[in-house]
Amino acid sequence: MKFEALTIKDIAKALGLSISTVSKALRGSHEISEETKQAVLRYAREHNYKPNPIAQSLKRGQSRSIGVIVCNIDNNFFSQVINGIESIAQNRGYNVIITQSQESYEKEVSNSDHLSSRSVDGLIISLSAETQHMDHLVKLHEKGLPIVFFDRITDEIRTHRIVANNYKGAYEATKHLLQQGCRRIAHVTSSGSLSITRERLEGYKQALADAGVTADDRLIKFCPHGGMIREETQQALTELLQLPERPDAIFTASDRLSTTTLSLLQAMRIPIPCEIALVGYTNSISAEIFNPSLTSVVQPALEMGKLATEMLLSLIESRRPVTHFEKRILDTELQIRESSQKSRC
Amino acid sequence: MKFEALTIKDIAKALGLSISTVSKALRGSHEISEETKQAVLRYAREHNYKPNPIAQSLKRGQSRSIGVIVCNIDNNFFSQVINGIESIAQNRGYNVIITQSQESYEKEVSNSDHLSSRSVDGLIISLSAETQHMDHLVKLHEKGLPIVFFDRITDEIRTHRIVANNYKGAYEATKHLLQQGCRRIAHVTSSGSLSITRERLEGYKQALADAGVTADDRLIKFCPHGGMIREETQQALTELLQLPERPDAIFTASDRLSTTTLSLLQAMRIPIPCEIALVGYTNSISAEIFNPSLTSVVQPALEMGKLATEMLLSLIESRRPVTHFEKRILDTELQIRESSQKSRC
DNA sequence: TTTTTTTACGAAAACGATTGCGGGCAAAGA
DNA sequence: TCTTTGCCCGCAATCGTTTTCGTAAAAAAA
Repeated sequence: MKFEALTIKDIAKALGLSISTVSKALRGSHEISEETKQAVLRYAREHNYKPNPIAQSLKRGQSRSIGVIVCNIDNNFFSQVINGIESIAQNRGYNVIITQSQESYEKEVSNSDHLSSRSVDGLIISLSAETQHMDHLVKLHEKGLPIVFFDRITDEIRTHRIVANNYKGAYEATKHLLQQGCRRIAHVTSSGSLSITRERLEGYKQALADAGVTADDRLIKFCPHGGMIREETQQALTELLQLPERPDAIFTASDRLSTTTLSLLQAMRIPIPCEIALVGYTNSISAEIFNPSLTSVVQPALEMGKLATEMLLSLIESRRPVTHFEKRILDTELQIRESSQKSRC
Repeated sequence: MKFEALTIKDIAKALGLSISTVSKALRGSHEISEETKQAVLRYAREHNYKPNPIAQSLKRGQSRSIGVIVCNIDNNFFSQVINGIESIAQNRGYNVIITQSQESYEKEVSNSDHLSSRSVDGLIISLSAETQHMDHLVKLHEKGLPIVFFDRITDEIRTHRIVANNYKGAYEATKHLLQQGCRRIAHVTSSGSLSITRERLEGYKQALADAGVTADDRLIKFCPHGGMIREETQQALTELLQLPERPDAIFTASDRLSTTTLSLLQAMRIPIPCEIALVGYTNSISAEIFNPSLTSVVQPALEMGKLATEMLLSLIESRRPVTHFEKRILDTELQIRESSQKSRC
């Protein structure tokens, strides 16, 4: 089953012109008389001619599509980023091909391979939690594929990067908890190999240090799968609660970790914030109706997606090799809600 | 900036063969001697040859990509469906191009036009809330573009459709509320033009009828934008609460409506479920940590995405025109939580 | 009128892959 | 020795566009 569409050749035949004349007329070439142009344009309009994008791609050597690799679409942060990507790409005439790594290194490799062989013109990627080395991306980048990183970035590849200010976001979240009187603040975070994990950890530690609170490594728990596996988070929490001195607050470093932690604490019937205060990174639009409503570090996801796309398109459409790369750092917002307000206890 | 990939021509030159021989060898044609085949295959493997999919598309007249139109990716139901679509498409070698209608008819038309201008082999779509007529889709369908509908479907186009059992889902939700002792059950739903709205309304009404409760039209509120506009829902709730006899329960018919309603009721400090019980359609993974945890009608979103994709691919890959179309109806699940349990009041 | 310049268009070669068909060549049969 | 039969392989057309280059005719300059 296929459907035959009008081609440039049909127009040529219908109007008694040559293929090249029609092509030029459609593209408004000055070589074609105004008269002929109008005739062609009119015919094309009336018969709803649409150039075959595949033929154009082949000819031009580019596909006008960009690939996206995120760990999981079913997550408000990433779906909002994609929203941003889509909005820019759409009105610049690019298609967006989305793939998910599900936090798996293997899937990330196969997705990037697949996308590049499907000849996308560029790639926007946020690394998977498992990813330790970048060979697969380095290879593509060296071949000339434009890449833009966001959120979980690397500095092994010289290109544009766009991130939220993870350090500051974590610093403020931790500081907020300290201001609430918390002193044993646990940090539940993703894989230690991720840039976001390191930066947020830094911010957390610095806030503690600035408040004269000594950090306790037992209060820091890594979840290598970033909360995709509930048991992993469960295990982390159990360990935290079995410490001789229980934490009086938890700061979770990702969307999934935050909701899972909240859910687990609820299941364990631990009063939030009275026994344990909670602040989490999340872009969930429902954070305010959580029980309790969740104090959140919110990332400008839409904006990040838009920026990443603009940067990628500037790379793709640049005539000369780009040598100057930017790292854009956007501010997060701390939305204070019930889950952290010890004062109400 | 582009990167040159190895072509069939390069292989031919390197091995002193003709282009056609190489092509045939790669495709395992019987016309080519075993010896030559091995040589070509080995060279291709060693130099990581990947056929240019664009050239193949042009030749074959298909792109091996499918288009998806949903109203909004930033919504657990749709992101889960997409998850399903992606998983099937991926391992059948198809790319997925996702677009969002944002519940706008205009955007839906432009998206479908854009996708269909021969860049996709088929379309999976859930109609926007604004969509009243199908001309844009009928046109494409008549031209031969395979289309599969899911969730918000139409019967103006003869093709495969896949939906949850909306009637039954709504019936059970309403019945559950009735069993909790509720008698004035309001129904807050989307645009009346959507199939899901009509079916869920039916189920709701029938459950009332079966319980001998007379329906009250004042208790039924339509939100033409499906909750995308908070004020719309706000307005509906305000009207409900100003009725001489207030509702003692609300049944919301979509993801966004459910969370918005919960949020608004909270803001108005109306105790749930004691004053008003709440049951909502939602696929939010966080429904259990809402305040109160939300009794939900959950749709098999992942499954729906998978099925829709399998059906679409069968249409695309069918050799002869398909004349028999299916409407698959999947069961929903009622997850009972606090928001509806009057017994605990 | 002759020569030069414009104008307006067409022929053809790409882009990378697929495929029907024709033909060279060796082995086998006459 | 000459013809026949396969086996392998290359030629060339094709998918729909874009683009370079060549060239007739018309217009301008001589």
